[in-house]
Amino acid sequence: MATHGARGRSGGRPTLEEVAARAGVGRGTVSRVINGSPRVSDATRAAVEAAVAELGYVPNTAARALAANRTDAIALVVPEPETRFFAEPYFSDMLKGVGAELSETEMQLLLIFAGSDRERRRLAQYLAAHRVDGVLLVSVHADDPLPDLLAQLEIPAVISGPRSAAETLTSVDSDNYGGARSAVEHLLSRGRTRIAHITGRLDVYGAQRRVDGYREALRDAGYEADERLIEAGDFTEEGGAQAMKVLLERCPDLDAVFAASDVTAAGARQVLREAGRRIPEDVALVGYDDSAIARHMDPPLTSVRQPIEDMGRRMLDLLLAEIADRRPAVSRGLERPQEVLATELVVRTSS
Amino acid sequence: MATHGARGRSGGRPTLEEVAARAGVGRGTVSRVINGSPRVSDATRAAVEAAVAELGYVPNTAARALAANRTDAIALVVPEPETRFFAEPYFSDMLKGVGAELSETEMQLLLIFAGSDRERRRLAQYLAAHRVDGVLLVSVHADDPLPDLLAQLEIPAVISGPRSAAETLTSVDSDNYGGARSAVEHLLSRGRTRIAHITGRLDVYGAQRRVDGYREALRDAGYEADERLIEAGDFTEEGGAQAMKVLLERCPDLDAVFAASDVTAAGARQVLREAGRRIPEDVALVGYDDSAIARHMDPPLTSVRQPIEDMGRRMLDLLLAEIADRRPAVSRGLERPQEVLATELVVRTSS
DNA sequence: ATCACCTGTGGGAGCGCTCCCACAGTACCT
DNA sequence: AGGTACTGTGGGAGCGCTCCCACAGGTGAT
Repeated sequence: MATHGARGRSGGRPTLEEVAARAGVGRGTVSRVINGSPRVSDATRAAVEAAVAELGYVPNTAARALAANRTDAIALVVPEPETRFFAEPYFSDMLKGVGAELSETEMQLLLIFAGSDRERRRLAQYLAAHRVDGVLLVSVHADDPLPDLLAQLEIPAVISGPRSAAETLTSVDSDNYGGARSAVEHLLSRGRTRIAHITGRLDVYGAQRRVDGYREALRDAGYEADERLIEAGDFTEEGGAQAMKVLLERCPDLDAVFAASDVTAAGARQVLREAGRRIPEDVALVGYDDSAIARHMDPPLTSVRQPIEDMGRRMLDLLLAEIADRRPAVSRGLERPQEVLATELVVRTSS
Repeated sequence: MATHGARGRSGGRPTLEEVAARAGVGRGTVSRVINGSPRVSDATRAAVEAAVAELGYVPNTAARALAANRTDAIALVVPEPETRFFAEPYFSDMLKGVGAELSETEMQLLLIFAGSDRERRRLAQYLAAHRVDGVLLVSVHADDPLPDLLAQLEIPAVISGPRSAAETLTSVDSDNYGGARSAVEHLLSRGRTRIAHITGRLDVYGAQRRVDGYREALRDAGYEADERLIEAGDFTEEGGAQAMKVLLERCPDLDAVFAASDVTAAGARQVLREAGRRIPEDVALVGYDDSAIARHMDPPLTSVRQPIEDMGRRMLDLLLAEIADRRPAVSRGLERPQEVLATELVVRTSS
């Protein structure tokens, strides 16, 4: 029979010990029930669960973390200023995937920006203090020391894209090479031959792979590479606009643009319009990410869809597995998995 | 003399005890130095600091939280789905302000979405477990039980806008009434007389206050209220478009629209354009928030600027004060402050 | 000289858990 | 009958801190 509102004699929150007393069992047994150990009889478990409910018992996380040497928290680290995080749908989609998957567990997510030097120092402190069980690292640049710091501290980590072909950490990525190929092949099939490419930040490996895909698709179709059709962007709208200006100046005869992101394409579109080029009649435009702005753009933008939410989910799965593995057998020299998810070209009216 | 890389005999991280041994002092003294107590001689402090540096000591937060009964973490709770969080600049600006202020301290920020029932249950658990020292609550609806839960658990909290005129929790808000007045007075000064209003979610107190400001500005200018010129929106773009359609249908003679948010205004603009109304020639448009989209809109949108980042900063200040106060003297019946920050009308070409 | 009262310091107790060893009880073999 | 091997349970030890009491040694009043 439940005693309503039975808590709070001493004013504080109930402890394991109090639950044990109430249920007429030992501390260890309550702990076993709380943690779902199978080595508890059904009768005892029921009694403990009743006591927990009556007292409104909630475990003290600090005590648990101290005793068990874990935190039940993971960090999503974004090595960018907050501004970019909010400006680019990539990050929010990623967060959505991770969040969805995480809500299945008891783990807690910390969102950490490491854009400035100061923030990075804080993060290093934070990691040194082992305040998280694992780290998800998104959008890592080639020369970022963070992954190595993580490895050195032996903190489980998964990154959203390898830093190079020789990545040692676990990573989940989409098929940047294949995605770029499909975009270019699509433009070729539409009869375009002077196809320009506005790249992403080239210190991001994925951006390089997109350039590779662009180049090889053209080469395989029998076109000699024209390096003047390639201009570096940085995934931002301003960068896209800037690059588009340069390209129009340098190659006025271009008839298509493959941009390394949708926001880049948005910047390019603006410049194309100002230059009086019609989309897609004069210049076909293809973006990357298939984010919300691709659908809302005028005209709607053909784009390479990456399953970003799925990537987030998968990253979390791999991280949790790594955390769980670590616990018993200290990191056996298993090869780290490098997962690659397929992309899909979504054709709209801009091409 | 510093011994380089002096850590890690036992493989684990150094503890207070080890630092104490190294510095030749007691545990308590090291604790005092770490926590900045003044009751330590300069010589001792220097010795301890040297030992800390040599060993690379970082305090164990879990142990500290357990012993001191605090967590050094606060939560920013957003009672909305993540989607809205990312869609509305209001939230990200708020986060920016809070983040900036927080980086001055040792506190850690948790971003918690409580849009779905499931998320809310998780949050309740979380709060019951006292895993944060305080809570910042943004965008609270009138009937939200969260503030009362917080009060019941005696967790310090600050909300971003009062739930009603009789709010009991500490709050920081901008002057919604005055902001709305200034928008309407501006439109009146431009010679507009048939001024419509697309409201925000009316279960948000601030949205009601904007309606009040709108009504009273008109009344004070000698216009009788025409309720048909008011249509409810919900702060979203779709809501704005929907409301605009209704208004155009009902009052084709309107010559100005005051929208309760910039995104609402964006939705309205779309509908106005489709209906062939020119902005500002036929219909003047004023938004609220002065967010990035106001500047980028075509034509640039006149908008009421709220100092959202400042609000975030101020909320954090008040919360930290409340947390600090609570510690020694258990909540003396101090009246809770209700801060109101001024708004400013930013005139652009849409009006 | 005695007392009061500072400052600076050491270290015991205890925060609420998890881990693990010990052990009672039962079951099934020899 | 004794051995072996389970299952379920209780409770000690200890995680790394903070809090606070005790106390040494100095300083200045009486």
